[in-house]
Amino acid sequence: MMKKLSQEAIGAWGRLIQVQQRLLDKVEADLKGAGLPPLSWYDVLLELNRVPAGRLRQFELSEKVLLSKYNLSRLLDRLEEQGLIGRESCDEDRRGTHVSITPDGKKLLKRMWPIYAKAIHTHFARHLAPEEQAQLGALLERLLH
Amino acid sequence: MMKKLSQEAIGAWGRLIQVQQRLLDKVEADLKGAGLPPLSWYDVLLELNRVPAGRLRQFELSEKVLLSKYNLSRLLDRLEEQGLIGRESCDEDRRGTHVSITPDGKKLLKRMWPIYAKAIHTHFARHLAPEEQAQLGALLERLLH
DNA sequence: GATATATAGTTGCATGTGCAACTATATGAC
DNA sequence: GTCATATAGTTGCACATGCAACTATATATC
Repeated sequence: MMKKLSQEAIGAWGRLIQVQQRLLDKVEADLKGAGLPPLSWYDVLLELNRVPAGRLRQFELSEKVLLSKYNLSRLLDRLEEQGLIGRESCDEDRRGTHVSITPDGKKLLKRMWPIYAKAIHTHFARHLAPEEQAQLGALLERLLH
Repeated sequence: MMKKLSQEAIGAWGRLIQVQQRLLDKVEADLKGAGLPPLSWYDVLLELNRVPAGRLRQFELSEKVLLSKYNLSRLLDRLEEQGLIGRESCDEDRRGTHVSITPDGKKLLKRMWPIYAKAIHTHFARHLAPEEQAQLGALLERLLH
């Protein structure tokens, strides 16, 4: 039952936490600096935009963006208030809601991407060679099971 | 000036965000499940315990744990309230504060480690071979500049 | 088809976080 | 020395988040 952790494991774990925290802070700062909303808004809009129908059930969205249902519920309140998404009640399950992206939502997505992409480049991508990026991606993939 | 991002880069970035978020959620849940305080408490106590003097200036601590000064200020309020750290005013710079870990702080650190270590093992380390852990650690290291 | 249980989503309340303003001391220019 | 500016740390206020309780509907058991 005793789990022995190697130094490598502890080191890699620590760096994972630290690097991600640091990079995320920087990216969020870049977005804010450009007068844009936080990454969580982008994530939600992106997931909605990704699916052909342009809409998802709230609980599906919740899984994709790793947000608890109550948190998502309130994030959607804010997005709806800004006219970026719409909520329509769902016929096949009358407890549920369909969340759909609006034209304004798509516009915001397009407006955010260049800033976001540049931030990913400067804070992340440019520090790794292409094959290192692939390697990192593969390792992280393993950790998603 | 145009920054072209490869698919590898975007993929690796996305996974980095997602994996870290997911793992951190699980580890925090394990700690909470064992009736223990959040990881941020552990981080602060660990950094204090790491240095020989057992104490640090608040701004030094702030850099190490990646917390803004006001956030750290209030986190320290909570830790002090629980008797886990002490604050002493600083002679060489009278604006400043020395933060030191107390015996109770050290005890908590010891009590948290087994749970934390087990969480790191089950959610992270056991999914990677030792050389993969080393590889991941090295890649992440590069991203710290 | 009535009852129990599970799931979708929202909300009140307590807690945590970000921002800007504030106090107090230190440092640099003159 | 005096003044301007920078730094250490705290605090008020607004906003975001976690938790538990809640409403409403669906599903499963009998």
